[in-house]
Amino acid sequence: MVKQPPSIVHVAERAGVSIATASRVMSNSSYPVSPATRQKVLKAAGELGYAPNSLARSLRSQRSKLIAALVGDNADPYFAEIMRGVEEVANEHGYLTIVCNTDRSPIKELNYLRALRDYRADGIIFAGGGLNEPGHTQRVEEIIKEVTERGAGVITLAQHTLHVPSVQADNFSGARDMTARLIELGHHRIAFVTGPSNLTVANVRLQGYMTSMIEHGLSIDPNLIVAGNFDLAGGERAARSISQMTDESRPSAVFCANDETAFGVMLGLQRLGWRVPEDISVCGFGGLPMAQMGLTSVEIPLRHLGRTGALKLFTLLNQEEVPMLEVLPTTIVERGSTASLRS
Amino acid sequence: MVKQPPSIVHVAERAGVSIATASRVMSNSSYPVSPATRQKVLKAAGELGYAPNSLARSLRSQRSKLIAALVGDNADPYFAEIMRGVEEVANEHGYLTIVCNTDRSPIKELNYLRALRDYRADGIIFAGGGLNEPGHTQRVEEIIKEVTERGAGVITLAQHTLHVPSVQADNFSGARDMTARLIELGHHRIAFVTGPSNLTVANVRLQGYMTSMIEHGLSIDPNLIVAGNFDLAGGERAARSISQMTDESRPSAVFCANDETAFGVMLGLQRLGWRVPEDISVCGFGGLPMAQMGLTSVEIPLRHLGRTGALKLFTLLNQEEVPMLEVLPTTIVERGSTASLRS
DNA sequence: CTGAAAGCGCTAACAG
DNA sequence: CTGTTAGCGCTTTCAG
Repeated sequence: MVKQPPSIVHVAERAGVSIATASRVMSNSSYPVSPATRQKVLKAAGELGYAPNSLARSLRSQRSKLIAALVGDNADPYFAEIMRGVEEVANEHGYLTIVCNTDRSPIKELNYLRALRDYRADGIIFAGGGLNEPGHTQRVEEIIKEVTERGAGVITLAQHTLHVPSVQADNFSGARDMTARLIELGHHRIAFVTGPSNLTVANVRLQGYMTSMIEHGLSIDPNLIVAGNFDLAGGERAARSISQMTDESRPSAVFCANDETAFGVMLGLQRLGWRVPEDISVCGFGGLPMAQMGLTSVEIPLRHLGRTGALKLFTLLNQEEVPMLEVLPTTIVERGSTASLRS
Repeated sequence: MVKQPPSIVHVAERAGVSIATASRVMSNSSYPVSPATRQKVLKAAGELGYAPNSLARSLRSQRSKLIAALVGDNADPYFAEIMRGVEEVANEHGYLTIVCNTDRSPIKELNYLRALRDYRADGIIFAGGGLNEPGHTQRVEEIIKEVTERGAGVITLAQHTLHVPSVQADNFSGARDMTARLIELGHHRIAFVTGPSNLTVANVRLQGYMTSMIEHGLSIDPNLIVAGNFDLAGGERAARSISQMTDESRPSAVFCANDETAFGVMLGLQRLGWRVPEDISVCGFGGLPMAQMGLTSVEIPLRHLGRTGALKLFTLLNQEEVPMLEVLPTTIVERGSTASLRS
């Protein structure tokens, strides 16, 4: 019933050469093989439909040619875009990429990490920030230690408690610049809709906002710091609470910790009868493709972030030195959702 | 520099037993091992921080404990939700899931398929429909043949040209029922915004719509079949073209081939000054989580679809018989975006 | 109940 | 240039 696929032994036999020779041509070894024999082997392999068993190859060579990325949420276009960049580079290097969806659950993250360790993944990319849970970080670090000791590479693409090389978007400056731009447009009462409080990126963006406010001599009104959750629903809730403010206390602009929240705010606001940007300006952070539909946002070069990270990983695997931190600049892109304030 | 992790040999030595015995306890073999020795081995393994090398294990046992799902677009919440279901079941069975993002490109799909074949994936799930490209289907079938011959399982979660077991949502009935419901609400001029013409699901939904129209004695107006693309932008374009119709020709309801399109239509329509559902009803297909924000839609039990598919795959791997086709019912969920027509 | 040994498919010394 | 052979780490007969 189960027909075994041909192994290199069969190829060697059919070509009338030794398995060593067959292996040398199939693995593109730099070892010299005469053009004639090479052809014989290639022919035999072709006829047999031979494909090297990656498992055996990896076991022998101690390199699985497998890298993995841990993402908080597969469905989040933010991660999806990063992954595009990672996969591009991985493919160029002949690597297979595994995307591991942790759902931001420490247990899942650990399970994946262990599986990756056991499958001897050559590289691990933490695409999101770290999960702050008591004891969790330590367990993660333990596994990281194991895998790096045996030669694997590990990097992060966000603020992380792990002591591994990292490439990150400049979230702080991005948020500061965007805030400054809103102020330049005449806005003084600017609300900030936060992300999950345990996410470092979200907090850094908040810091950027607050810093800019202070820099411009504006006070930080706690009522204008509204809770969001990096998702549509959170944005909608924020919209509701903003619309219920008194005319004097209501902000003229809402800066959201990420684009999805901004869309939630826009949808909510519009549903409640407000017009964007005529009545109120809204902007986000992240540069999701969807933002092109008219959302002013701080763009993170997501694809590039993924590429840069993967590149860093491969230099690491090459035993070369890499800087511990690399920061990618963000860009403010103004689309229809913000306007200058004319009172 | 590179410190090798402990192998089963080390465990055996430290426990003072043979590798065979060590293996038997580490692999939870049904083979009898005295409780005393078992403890010794477990203790040694614990102290060493031993973890079995999955590569070696897979090579030896001819089972990689790896399954993979090919999805058209990682970022699409549709696939993301299906994957949740798949992963749940896979984890329960101790399997690792690889999500392969084909970007709907035949070349990428083939590359992944080959990689999966070479890594000896035990199962492959085609989460989306087939890519109709000349020659492509045949190449895919060739690989499918290779992997099934060596004992792997393959299934699809959508209409597909492949002759493998499949579990699918009842797209036809869903579309037919939704259309019937719109008619019941008093709508007669109902537009349908299509999906990509080469996607079978999209066409099946269109068929359902047309069937229902005919069943209710309504004519099918080609002008009311508007081109969409399963994405926001396509929906927006459709909204524009619908809003430009004359008052008599304009539909009172728009049924979109998927939820994203419906959101695009809503956004576009609202931006052009129309109110949903007061001026025009809009509904979608797919049951994305985001639809809960107020979109009437035909819900597909996505998570359940993933679970059912994975379950089917594992029964297949167990050498048990499985039905070739399983159809999951869809449900109409009415939210705020549709209303009965009062003229 | 325990151990010795073969071998999964491949690569890389080492010898010719 | 080609071939022989020893493992990578594990499971699984086959003997005790």
